[in-house]
Amino acid sequence: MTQSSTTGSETPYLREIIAERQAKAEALRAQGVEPYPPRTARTHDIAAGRRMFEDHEARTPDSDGPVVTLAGRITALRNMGRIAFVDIEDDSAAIQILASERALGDAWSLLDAFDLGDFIEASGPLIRSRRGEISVQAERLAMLTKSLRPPPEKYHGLQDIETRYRQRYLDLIANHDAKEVLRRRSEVISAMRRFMDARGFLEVETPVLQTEAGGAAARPFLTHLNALDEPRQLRIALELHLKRLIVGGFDKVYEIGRLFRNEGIGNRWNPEFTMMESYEAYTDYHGVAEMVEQSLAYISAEVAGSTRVPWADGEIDFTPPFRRVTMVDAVQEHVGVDFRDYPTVEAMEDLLREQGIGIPPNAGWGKLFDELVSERVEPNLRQPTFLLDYPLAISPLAKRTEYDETLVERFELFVAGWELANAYTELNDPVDQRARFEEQLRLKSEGDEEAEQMDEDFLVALEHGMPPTGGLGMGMDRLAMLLTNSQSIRDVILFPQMRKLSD
RNA sequence: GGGCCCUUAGCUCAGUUGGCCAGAGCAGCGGACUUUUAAUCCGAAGGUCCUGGGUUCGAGUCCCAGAGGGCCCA
Repeated sequence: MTQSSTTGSETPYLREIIAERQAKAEALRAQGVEPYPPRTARTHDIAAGRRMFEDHEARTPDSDGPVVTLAGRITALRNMGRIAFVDIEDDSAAIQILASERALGDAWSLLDAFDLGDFIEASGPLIRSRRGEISVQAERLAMLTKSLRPPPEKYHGLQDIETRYRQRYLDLIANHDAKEVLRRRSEVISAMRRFMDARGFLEVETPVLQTEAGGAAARPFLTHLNALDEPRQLRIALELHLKRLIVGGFDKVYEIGRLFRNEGIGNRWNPEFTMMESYEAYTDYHGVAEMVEQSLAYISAEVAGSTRVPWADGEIDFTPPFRRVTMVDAVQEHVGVDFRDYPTVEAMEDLLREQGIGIPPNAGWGKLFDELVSERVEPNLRQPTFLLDYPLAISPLAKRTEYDETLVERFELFVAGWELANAYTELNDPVDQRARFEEQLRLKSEGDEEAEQMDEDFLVALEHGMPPTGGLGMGMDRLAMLLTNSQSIRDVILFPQMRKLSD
């Protein structure tokens, strides 16, 4: 029962600290006090307690407030011999406990068992201390949870970036800014859900485990389904299943889901990330663009209080309408050519060389074009900008434009120089879709590992008829970054992927 | 994948051209203290200097390799 909780990797000094805390817990048990009781007598959260006292004080100043029982984690302890001040906090607020030997009597000795990080509760009237601090004048104290390990330093917090990610709970305890960023990330997701619901979209859930992960250009994670003894892949997009639902007659569907792409890790990339995809029948990419503007204005106002949000040294303005520019015009503006004059791999390679852009090995035309745009166009798009009408070659799931059969009705929304959203007028001609998949297969056979896979089941669905549809994908992690002024995706993901520690 | 940088006590950080036994603050431990809020004061502790080699009379410091992390680039 009294077995040590240490794992053996601690230094002797840390083991000593843990042993001291365990000894305090045992001392309580010896006095018949349970250091891990199952319940608390808490009457209010701390914020509610503070509000109650402020209301009381406004009505009847200079008198004790109501008697409450508040609970929380000890963040500071100032013991003056016969009187002590204990700061506690819960998720709502912090408050000071004023503990005196006179008011507590025998229970005063309980303070000897208290350490920073413990959860305790205190009962008594709410008062203002001599220095004006709202406090609980403790008439009763109780241990709720004895903590065995010392918390991070109280003034500087937890600075070590690796520890902040690996032991996020310590980051949350020590750094209130980090906690607020992650709370706001949740609010972003929640606001997006409210927006879509209010617009009449049905939230659905589609499979994470898929026989052939499709709907995007990315390398999948591989796994195995034992019950069927078949390989499975983790999804890289939501697209193909959501479109099946449009075929099935759900006219407005969306999913906020985790995607998995077996690719790089970096400031803007985590191998698992959260995407919102929506599909709406009887609209097109112009209708989707309007919805994107409205959603971003709504979400930024909800979570950041304004459609103008601080970003790096400046700000981003999500006030609609956003700038719209066609890909043809954008390349003309920033590169000075009409990219349609460079339809072959050779011509595009020459253009990249002229531009002084490195040529990736055995890249197809699409990859080369993407390189050009990434280098010369995207970094210039700081304020929200819809880039419209992409080359068909890099858009196998989007419908052709009526004015140029080499272009498709597609936009990507760029903010702060990065892609935030991607949308199409969805390709619903099953014959054209089959031809596009066949072209992808050809690219795959030439060594393009990110080429789309043929999805016969999806083609059968399309052959049953999908109405004209506008589809959207929006990166929720990147949106959370923009709305919290976070330069790293790891700051908006609770538990980012890290290399396993070997010891 | 390439380049640069970081790793010292539970936490936050110093540590000189390579030179006694590696320091401080917070936390912890012992003591004082009845209104503090980064409480204060006194005292005693606490180290795999990321790991492994090497150079040297002598390495936290210099060299090589490795681990983990960060930033930039592809």
